[in-house]
Amino acid sequence: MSTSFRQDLQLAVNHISVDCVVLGFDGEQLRVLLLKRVGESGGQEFGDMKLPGDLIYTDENLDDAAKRVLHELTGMSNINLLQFKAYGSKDRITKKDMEWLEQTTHQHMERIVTIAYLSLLRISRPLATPPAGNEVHWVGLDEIGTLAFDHNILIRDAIEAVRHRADIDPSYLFNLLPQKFTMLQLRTLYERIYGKAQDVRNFHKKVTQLDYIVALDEREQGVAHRAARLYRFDRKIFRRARR
Amino acid sequence: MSTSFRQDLQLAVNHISVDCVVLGFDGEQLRVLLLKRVGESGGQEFGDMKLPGDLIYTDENLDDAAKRVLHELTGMSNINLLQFKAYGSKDRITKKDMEWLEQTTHQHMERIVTIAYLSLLRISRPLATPPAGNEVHWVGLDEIGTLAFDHNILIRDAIEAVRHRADIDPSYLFNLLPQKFTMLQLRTLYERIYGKAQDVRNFHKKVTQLDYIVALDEREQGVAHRAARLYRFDRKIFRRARR
DNA sequence: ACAAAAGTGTTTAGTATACACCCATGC
DNA sequence: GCATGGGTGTATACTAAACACTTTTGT
Repeated sequence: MSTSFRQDLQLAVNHISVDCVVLGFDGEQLRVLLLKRVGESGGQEFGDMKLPGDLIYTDENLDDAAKRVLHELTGMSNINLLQFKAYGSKDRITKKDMEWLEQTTHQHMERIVTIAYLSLLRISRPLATPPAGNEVHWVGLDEIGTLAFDHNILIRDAIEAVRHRADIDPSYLFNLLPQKFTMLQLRTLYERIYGKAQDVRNFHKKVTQLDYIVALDEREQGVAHRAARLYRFDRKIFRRARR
Repeated sequence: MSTSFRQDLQLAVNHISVDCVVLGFDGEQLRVLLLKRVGESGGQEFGDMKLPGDLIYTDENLDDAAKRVLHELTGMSNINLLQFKAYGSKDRITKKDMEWLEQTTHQHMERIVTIAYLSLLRISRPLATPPAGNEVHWVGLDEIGTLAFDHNILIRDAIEAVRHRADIDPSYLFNLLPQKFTMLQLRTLYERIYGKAQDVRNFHKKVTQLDYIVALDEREQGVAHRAARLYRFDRKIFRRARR
C-alpha cells in the first residue's frame, strides 16, 4: 500500500481484468481455448483471436472474476483455476487494441492490468453455446497466430506454469485426460508438456508403480491394431499416499 | 480483456499497488524488511507493521513500481525482483486499514489489487535513511506479529515462492549470503528455506562437487573455535555450466 | 583440558537411463 | 500376411540417505 512518500505525483486510473488460458489435450497435442474478435481500426475491419477474459466488477474477487469468465465460456463451475502472473506494462496494449476495447466496453481506458489464470479442461467436455457474436475454438499450440494484446506471451508463460505446477502436484495433469486413458495418451501428454521424448518401457514402469494409477479390465475400442489397456487416476488413493 | 458479455454491470474503480517482500538472512534465520505504520482508528492511535509498497503511478509498469519502492527503501537499484502473486479479494482490507489508507493518501479508495514482489537482499547492506516518519526494520520470521492488510499471507506465500525459485535456479539463494560465506551459513540457509535439517557430511559432499562454489584460502576470523573455510559463489562458472 | 564447531568416507537403497523383441488386432 | 501400436526385463550409472569420529582453535 502507499508509503506516502510521494503523494504529489499523479496516480493511475486503472482497469483490472482477468484473462484465462484454458488448456486442453486431444491425445496428440495441447490446445488453447480462444475467442474470435472482430473490430475496426482506421476504417479497416479486422478479425483475430484472443484469450477469454473480462474486466472485473466492483466487489468481485479476482478468483471469482476468473470463475465467472470460465462459466460464461463453458457453462461449467468448479473448474480448476490457478493464478499464475499479472501483466501490467503499458506497451502490452497497442493503439488498435485500445480502440477495440473502447468500442466494446464503451468506456475510456487508461491502463489495464490483467491477472492471468490457467485452467486445465478435458477437451471432450462440450462447451456452452457462447453469446451471439462470440466464437470459441480449441486451437492447437502450433496453429496460434498473432493474438490480441500480449496473449501470445500469456500462453507461453502458462505452459511454463503447467510444468511447475505438475512438478509440485503430480495429479495436476490428469485434469487434461479423459477419466479412462491409455498409456500412450498419458505418455504423449508428458512429452508435450516437458517437450522431450519419453522412453516407452521406462515410462510404463514408472507409471505402473504408482498405486494411484489403476489398471482397468477394459481396453480401448475400435482401433486398427491391438487395443490398449485403459487406466484411471484414483484421487482418493493419491490423497492418502500424500499425507 | 472484455468479452462484452455484460456491459450493463458496474465496473470497479480500482487502485493498484505493489508490495515487496524483501528477505534477508542473518546466518541464523530469515528476516523480512518491515515498515512501522502509525494511524488512528476510532479515536485510538495504533502502531503496527507492514510491508513496503506503494500505489503505482500513471504510465508506470508494475515492475518499475516495485523497483521504485525498493529504491526508496534501500537506496539501491538493480535488486533482484520476482513477481509472485496478485491479491485482490475484497476482505483483504479491513475498515481500519482502509481508514489508514485514506488518511495517508488523501484519496478515496474503493478497492485495491496488489501485485506482490519478492526480493532477496544481503542483510549486511546498509539501508538508506528512510523519509521522516518511516522506520524500517529487519524482523525475524518468528517475531512477526499481525501485520497490516493481508501481509502475513503475502510473506507466507513469498517463502514458498523462494523455494520454487531455488528449485529452478540453484543460484537464487546466493543473493542472501555474503560474498564470502562458510558451509555452516549455506547449510543453515538451506535448512531455513526447506524447513528440515541437512546432514553435515552429505551437504558438504554435495556442495563441494559443484564447481561454481569455490573454496577460498581464507578462514573466518575471531571465532572461539576452529575457524571455518570461506567459499564464494562464482556466477561465471555457474552460467557456463548451465548452457 | 575442555568446549565448540570443522572436517572428512563408506555403505546401502532407490531412482534414472539405455536398450530390442514378440504380441494382439483389424484390415 | 502385413501394418500398427501394445506390452514387457535387465543391466548400469547416478543420486540420496544413513551414520561417528578426529581435528583445530580459543579460552
